[in-house]
Amino acid sequence: MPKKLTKRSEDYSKWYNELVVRADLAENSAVRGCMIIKPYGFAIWEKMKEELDKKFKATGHQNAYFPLFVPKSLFEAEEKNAEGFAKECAVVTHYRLKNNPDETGKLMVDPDAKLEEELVVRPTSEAIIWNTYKNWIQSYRDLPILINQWANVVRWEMRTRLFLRTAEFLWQEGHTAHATEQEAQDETLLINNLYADFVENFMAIPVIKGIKTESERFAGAVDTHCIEALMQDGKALQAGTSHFLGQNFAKAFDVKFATSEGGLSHVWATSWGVSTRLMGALIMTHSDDHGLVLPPKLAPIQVVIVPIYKGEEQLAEIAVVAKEIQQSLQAQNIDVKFDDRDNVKPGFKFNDYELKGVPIRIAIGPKDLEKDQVEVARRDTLEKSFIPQAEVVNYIQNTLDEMQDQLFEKALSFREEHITEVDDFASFKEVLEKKGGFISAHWDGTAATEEAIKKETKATIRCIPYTSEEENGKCVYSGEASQKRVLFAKAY
RNA sequence: CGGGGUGUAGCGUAGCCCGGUCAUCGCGCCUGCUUUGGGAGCAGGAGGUCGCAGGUUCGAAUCCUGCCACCCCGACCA
Repeated sequence: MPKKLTKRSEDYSKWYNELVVRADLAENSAVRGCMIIKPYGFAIWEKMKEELDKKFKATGHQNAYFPLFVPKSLFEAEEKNAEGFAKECAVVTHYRLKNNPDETGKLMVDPDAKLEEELVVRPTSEAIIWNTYKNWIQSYRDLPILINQWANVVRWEMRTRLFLRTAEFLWQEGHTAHATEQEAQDETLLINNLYADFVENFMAIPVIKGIKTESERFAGAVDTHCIEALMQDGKALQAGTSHFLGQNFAKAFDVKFATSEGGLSHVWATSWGVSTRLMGALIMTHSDDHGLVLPPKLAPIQVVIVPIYKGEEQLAEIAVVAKEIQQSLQAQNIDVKFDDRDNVKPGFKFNDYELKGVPIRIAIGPKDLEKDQVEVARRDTLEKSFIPQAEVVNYIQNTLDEMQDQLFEKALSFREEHITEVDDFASFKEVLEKKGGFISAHWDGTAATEEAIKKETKATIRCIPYTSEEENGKCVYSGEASQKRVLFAKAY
């Protein structure tokens, strides 16, 4: 965990809040547990959206939009789903306010404007979407339906945490309908792999792909696939999920189709999503004492040029070179900002862009003009070097690529060092306490054991990794026979 | 909802135990000059219902009662 920030605050959430504010990404709003995402933070989110959208479309998905409100009767149709989310639903009961006769200037809910049926503010959209799909699907020719929506959802959590668990959050949710079980299974896997690819290659955050145990499964799903990341403080974060829903929702909403063989069958479904929580993962994976560190691929500003000058004339001279460099970088599709603000000093700008995680900073001063060079500083290593102007474009292209790779490699080796194989419960507790991270251990497959371990250690089974190999072992808690290791960790 | 804590300027805070020039300090903001190769310096200035409502008192940021909000820990969770 970065030191400078721990000095100010002992526990991680404070550090985290502080960092987020310092990094100018978001702040808490006046609305309980919600967040205001500032422009710079939102630019990062938009970069992520753009890249994900590309991937969804490349795999045949389309965007659509469904209502924010879900009539309660629809919401309760799929029992397990309803039960799972019931405790955290915001509900609209009235549609009008009126002047309060007892207090001038104040408003009150108009009791005459009570809705006949309450509207649930979507905590997720399966219900309203499946109610719609019912009308869209008659024949196998209507399948598959591969739809994604970008939306906000509301989950009235007891406790909220900036980015990680806000009452309202932004996400994308995919909802697909298929003719066969195999096709839906394939889709579930396709998306989980797509998420892993996105998070690892675009955000430079290594993840472990796996399947959730029954108790951690999405309410209403048959199987929940997930990607799990490890944060710098040794806690795990679920970064994305992809659910195989079986025929649960098709049955609940009576979605049948005429098969090509002339029969009638319920459709098979998946749903999947990633949220603004990914920005939390980004911050907690790469940040250091100087603030945010952004992988070049998702940095809204990839290169910033800071002039160092005395007087307008000197600035004008520097600006010529700066703009030349800016243009040739832009020609290579690199986002470059030339910050010629005159009201703050260079030192201030240096710190400001470090805080914001801009990958590369170029400084140009009179000394550099004399030598036909510029100073180039890397955000990740904080190293500075002088590069001849003629070589700048090439150098920066290479450095951006290198930084993207190195950030991933650094996070990956941290994670690899923090996966510990454990075969007895005493060392399980010790590793969890002293080292943190993932613990790879045998588990007897029962919910009771899972629950007992959680109670005793606060660690949960994050997933059963795809790569977990068959081996004979004994459950770390009960001593019963086990064929596979699973990953435990304390999680956000 | 259980346990703990906090509320004083845009932000962070001192003062509260022991009531009386106590509204403190830092950051930020505004004006001017000087500065500009790592968060500028000096001088001046603006900004506060001390969370809200009662009560005690000659007098309350300070004591009492009630309420509200927020934070942390637990249950819940993308």
